[in-house]
Amino acid sequence: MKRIADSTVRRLSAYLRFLEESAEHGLTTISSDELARRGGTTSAQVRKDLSFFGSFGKRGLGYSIPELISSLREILGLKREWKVIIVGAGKIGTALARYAGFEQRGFHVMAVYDSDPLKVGSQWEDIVVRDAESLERDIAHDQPDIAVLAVPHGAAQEAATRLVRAGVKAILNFAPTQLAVPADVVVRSVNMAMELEGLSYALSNRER
Amino acid sequence: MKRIADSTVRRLSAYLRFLEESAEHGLTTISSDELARRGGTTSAQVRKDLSFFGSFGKRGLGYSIPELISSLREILGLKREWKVIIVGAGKIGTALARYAGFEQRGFHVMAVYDSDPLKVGSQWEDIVVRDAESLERDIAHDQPDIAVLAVPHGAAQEAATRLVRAGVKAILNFAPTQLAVPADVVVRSVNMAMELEGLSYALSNRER
DNA sequence: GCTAACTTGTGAATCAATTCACAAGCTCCC
DNA sequence: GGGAGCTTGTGAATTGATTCACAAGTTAGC
Repeated sequence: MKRIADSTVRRLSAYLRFLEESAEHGLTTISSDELARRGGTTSAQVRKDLSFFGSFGKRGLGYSIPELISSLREILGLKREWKVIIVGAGKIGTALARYAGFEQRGFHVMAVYDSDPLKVGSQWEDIVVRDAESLERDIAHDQPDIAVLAVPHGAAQEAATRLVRAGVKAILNFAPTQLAVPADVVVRSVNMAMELEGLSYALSNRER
Repeated sequence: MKRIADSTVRRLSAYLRFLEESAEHGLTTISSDELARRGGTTSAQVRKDLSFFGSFGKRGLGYSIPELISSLREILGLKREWKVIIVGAGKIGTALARYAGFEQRGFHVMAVYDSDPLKVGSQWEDIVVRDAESLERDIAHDQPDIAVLAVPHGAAQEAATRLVRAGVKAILNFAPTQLAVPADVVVRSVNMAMELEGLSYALSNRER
């Protein structure tokens, strides 16, 4: 299959979000135009994005919302549960571990790791903080699909290297660090500093 | 000035991060090639990115690290302090309020808001949770530059509308919601669901 | 002062993403 | 069954981003 751009995948995700909302409101069909309006794009873009994967609509009518939801979930790989571990039980790691959105969307948080002995053993709901020492052993056993990296900058590359060596193929990185990983490992980064600086740039250079 | 792509601004931000680190290690000059290697891009890209704003290097030698840091901070609008408010004192809002990275990088968190009476009045360090009721009044008085939106999906659009009406021109949105705002307001979104689904897609479609 | 070794800055070329524009298909109504 | 009114799916055109490739500076050594 042709390589799909990252921006396309992000939009599919946005469409899915809006479709699910529409379904809750009881709607059953939708046009590319309506989908575009709410996704902040154009109808041609919506149709092109979907056309990479097949043809899901009916000319003259639009898309069946339940069918399109199902197709998008299939495309995005959301028809299965993904096992997630969180590395780092600091402010961000803790907030993420308690964040309901993960489980809701089929991402099961199996464990949280930290190397600070004071944090190891503490617990919220049914998730216990495990000792980072046992990361390799646990990964071999639990086979998590995705690791969320929420450690400080100084510890990020080493933690990533350990995760990769232990067999993790996908990392969601919250550290403000450009990670070096092999080509078969996929990394997505959420970098607060970068987002804030993007806003700073925009505010500084707006036309007046 | 020519419009600069978002991706370019993100890279400038990444260069700045790496330059600061290099400066801490006592280095004084760097080549576009080295900068590219650590930023995950190419030397031509680095030079092109910088060329939009001027010419900062010396042929044959590379870039002076302190000078380039200064220039990038100037370009990104980081030579001043930005006033930030956080809206929503849930898990994410709270974690953000306590996150040291803001202040470190010149983003001063003035206040946190929530509409839950149980949360209003609580305090960490020197930040108190204020009642969301007083948002408009406070904004008129404090003139924050950036609002971080950390409320649930259902409350996001309404909160954004209030912020915009009160005069906020930049929003960092953590809600899984596509916000509708006027053209003169800049929004950056951090959407966990989207990132996770991006990883899910990549894992599902890797070549084997 | 001259040569060798580097490295920048930038037009030109390539590659990628988005938008245009329209034929083709579907539904409804008469 | 036929026409009007929509809306998709998709090549072609356009716009935008990245990479190439090289002239023009700079430094260091002799």
